[in-house]
Amino acid sequence: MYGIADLDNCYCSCEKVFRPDLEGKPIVVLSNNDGCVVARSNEAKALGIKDGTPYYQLARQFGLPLTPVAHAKGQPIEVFSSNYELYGELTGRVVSIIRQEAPAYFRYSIDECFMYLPKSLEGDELQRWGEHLHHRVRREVGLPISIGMAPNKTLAKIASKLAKKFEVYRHCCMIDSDYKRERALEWCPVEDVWGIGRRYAARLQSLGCKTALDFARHHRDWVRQTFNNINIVRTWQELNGEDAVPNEALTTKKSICTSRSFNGMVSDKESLRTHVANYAARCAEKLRMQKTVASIVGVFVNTNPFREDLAQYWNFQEQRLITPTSSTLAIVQAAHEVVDRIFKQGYQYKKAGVIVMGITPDSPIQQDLFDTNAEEIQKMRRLDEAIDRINRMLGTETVVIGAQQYTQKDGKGKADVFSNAIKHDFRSKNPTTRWSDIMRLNASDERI
DNA sequence: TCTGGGGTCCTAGGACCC
DNA sequence: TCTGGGGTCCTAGGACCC
Repeated sequence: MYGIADLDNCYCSCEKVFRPDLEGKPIVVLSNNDGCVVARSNEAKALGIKDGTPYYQLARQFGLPLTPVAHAKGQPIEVFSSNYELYGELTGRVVSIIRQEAPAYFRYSIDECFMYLPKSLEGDELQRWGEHLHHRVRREVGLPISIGMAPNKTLAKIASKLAKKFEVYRHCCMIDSDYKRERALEWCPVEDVWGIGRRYAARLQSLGCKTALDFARHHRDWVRQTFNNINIVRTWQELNGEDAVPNEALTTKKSICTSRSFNGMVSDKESLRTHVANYAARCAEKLRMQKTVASIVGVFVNTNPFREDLAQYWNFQEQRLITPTSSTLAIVQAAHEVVDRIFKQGYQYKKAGVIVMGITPDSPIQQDLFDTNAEEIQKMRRLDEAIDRINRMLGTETVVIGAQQYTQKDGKGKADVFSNAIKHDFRSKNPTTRWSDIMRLNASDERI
């Protein structure tokens, strides 16, 4: 049996952990640059707010400020910029509890974790195990979690939806018989099945499948011939009770991408190079974190596709490295070479990104046959290690390379590289990761 | 004026290898 | 009319996930 532990409205729930006054209020969390709604509390969903709504539209509809207003009272919706430092830390605590409770698990995303369930338990015992996990996470971290249990991952996901939806399950729903399976599939709209996206859902609906059960009852050959795709056949198999979707190969990533939309437009090459240097440096850091090196560095740039009145340009090119590396300096340099090739004067750029590919373990590295500079490489490694250590201890971007620094107009102040570039006007504090944000409670405080 | 960021996998077709 | 068999690698396009 598989289990899935899925945090309810993850980002919104994280915001509530240190703000109990938010309980019962509609909350939304915005994407980078305060662009779109990416998370909603139940109360916000009840107001009809849709995932992905641009914030300026929401602000217009509900009369919300475009930037924070001091002492705002009676605002109909609480708004937050995304605070990944907080979400990463709190969800990490949840995973450490799962590590203690489940025989084995693999993290699927920031807010979901698949688990293998204890073999020794069945029926009511398993149900109680799930409820215990829910309560422990709630008590020790303060986050609400729903648990689904079933013979495969697709059915476990459906079970977790039931657990969220109906209180009778006490946050933990188990599908362990054909009867329960069919009742669950009958309830589940086909577009809500894990593995069936917008396109497949539209086709299935046009073919008369409204619920997951309608789909499951078709013949396997019909599924294979209609879609000619192995993944959807596997989804069909799982709806019928088999265990068919492969478990995540817990290997290292095959590509790593860092990209951002700009806060405003960028038209000069120097600024673009600075942005790209930051994304490249971030990619190098991610490579080192998973102990890998990359042999290809790609860069893309594009203008704002929503501005149909402006000239449009999109380009992506790669630079191959002779020696695979995770060195910040080497990857930034390669990315800059690509920028020099694809930059065109006269456009208003809105977004850029760096992708590193050809990823392999960092030892042994295939050295360049003609490269006599092995000593240089060792020096660069030690430099990166030192920078990583300082940034881990004193906060990200305490040390950056020169190319990452945005020109400060006033010529002073710490180069807070990303915050200079990205809008996050509604960001909450980081009481679990920053000394300066530690909470103070007064004896009279209702939170005590 | 304002519209996110990060991934994986599959299929088809062509180039190329022995 | 006839013209092998078995592979890999790459790219583009189209899906999917959170």
